Amino acid sequence: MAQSDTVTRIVDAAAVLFSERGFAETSLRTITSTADVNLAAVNYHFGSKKVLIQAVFARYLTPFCEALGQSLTELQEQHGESITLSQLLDSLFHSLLSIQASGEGEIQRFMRLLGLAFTQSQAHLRRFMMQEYGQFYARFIELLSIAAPKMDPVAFYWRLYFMLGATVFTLSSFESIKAILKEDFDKDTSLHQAIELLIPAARGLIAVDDTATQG
Amino acid sequence: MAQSDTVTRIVDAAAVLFSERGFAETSLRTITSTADVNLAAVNYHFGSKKVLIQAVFARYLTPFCEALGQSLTELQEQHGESITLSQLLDSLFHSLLSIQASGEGEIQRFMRLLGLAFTQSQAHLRRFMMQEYGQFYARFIELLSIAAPKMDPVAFYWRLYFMLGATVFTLSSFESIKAILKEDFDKDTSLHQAIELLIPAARGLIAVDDTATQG
DNA sequence: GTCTATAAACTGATAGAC
DNA sequence: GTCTATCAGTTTATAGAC
Repeated sequence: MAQSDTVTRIVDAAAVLFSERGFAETSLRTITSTADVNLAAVNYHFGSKKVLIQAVFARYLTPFCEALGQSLTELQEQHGESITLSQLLDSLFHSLLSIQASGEGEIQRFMRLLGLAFTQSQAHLRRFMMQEYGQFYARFIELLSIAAPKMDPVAFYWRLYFMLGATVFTLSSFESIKAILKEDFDKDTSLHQAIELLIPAARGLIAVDDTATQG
Repeated sequence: MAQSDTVTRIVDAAAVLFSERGFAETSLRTITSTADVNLAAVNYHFGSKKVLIQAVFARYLTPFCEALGQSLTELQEQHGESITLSQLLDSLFHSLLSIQASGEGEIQRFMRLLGLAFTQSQAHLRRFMMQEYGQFYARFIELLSIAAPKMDPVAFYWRLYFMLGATVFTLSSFESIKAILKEDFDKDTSLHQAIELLIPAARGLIAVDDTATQG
């Protein structure tokens, strides 16, 4: 078995298992036996469990940030400074869809992992992500703040986090929510449909009129 | 040391530690040494770690559901069937505030625990919550579906989950977000302010016009 | 580069003295 | 009701043969 094959098998298995159970709940034994490699292979190829966790995130974040960066560059070339909120949200969520190319359920896995990165205590992971991908984050935020309606920067930031929470939570629980809706209404929702519902909801969140007194 | 004191100390310590580290990452040894009780006390008073986890959730969910139930009853007595969306969301988030009576940061802790209940694999916990508190959930959803604009039930349910995600994610990360805003804009946000921003955002999410083509 | 074997530490849970 | 002591099982990580 070539090295690259073993490394790929480990990262693939770890991505599935981490997203399903969390980091601490997934043992190296479970990962290596699922990947059908030897127990010692993780420490040989990655050095530690922490570095393996970072490698799993890099597998998703690198293609996502590349797709988003390219999409933003195209928007800037075509529209200069006058990029709309909808265009930015379309870029964001379509870049997310580009991840799915590598297989079924990859977006949900990525969102579950992203949620875990916030909720589980993995300081090394947040440090790693900000160091490696912080520039993409900063670039998107700046374009969004230009496109959004003028508002208090504090309110803007809170709405940004409301959007992040709605996205991460619902896409990571996609299978559960889909199953509930299937049982209660006998209707299927595709991931594409969920994202199409999410885009206007996200726009409504960022651009909501908070002076309205409607029911 | 009286029994009730020991039980209280264990639940208090467990709530803090679980919310900060997760369930699997928190050992009974850490809990009992933090609570300054004997290691065997958890298994003596609760029987197992699983039952302790359920007891932690009951401490938050019981007062919250009692406050929400009372608030909904008052709304129904005053307005009958014509309760507005804003009134329901006010009831929901003000019932959440009633938890804070027991101490600083209790809402964030509760939200973190709720997020963990969804993301970590604790099937027994979701079973426990639906069995003990499912009636309150069903009651609120029904009133909300009456108050919300007429829409496809599938879209309604998805928006409900967008709202849950925005709430759980932002309130559980409240201290982090607050710290970022303090550093970037030198502005403080109180929990009350965050919830006041969240209420119109939630209303906008549920009642967003998805036919709009605005930027 | 892969394997077996095992070290060293930690986990939840329990038995039995007080 | 609280304590000490300990069991049986699991964990990450490593040493050394092949």
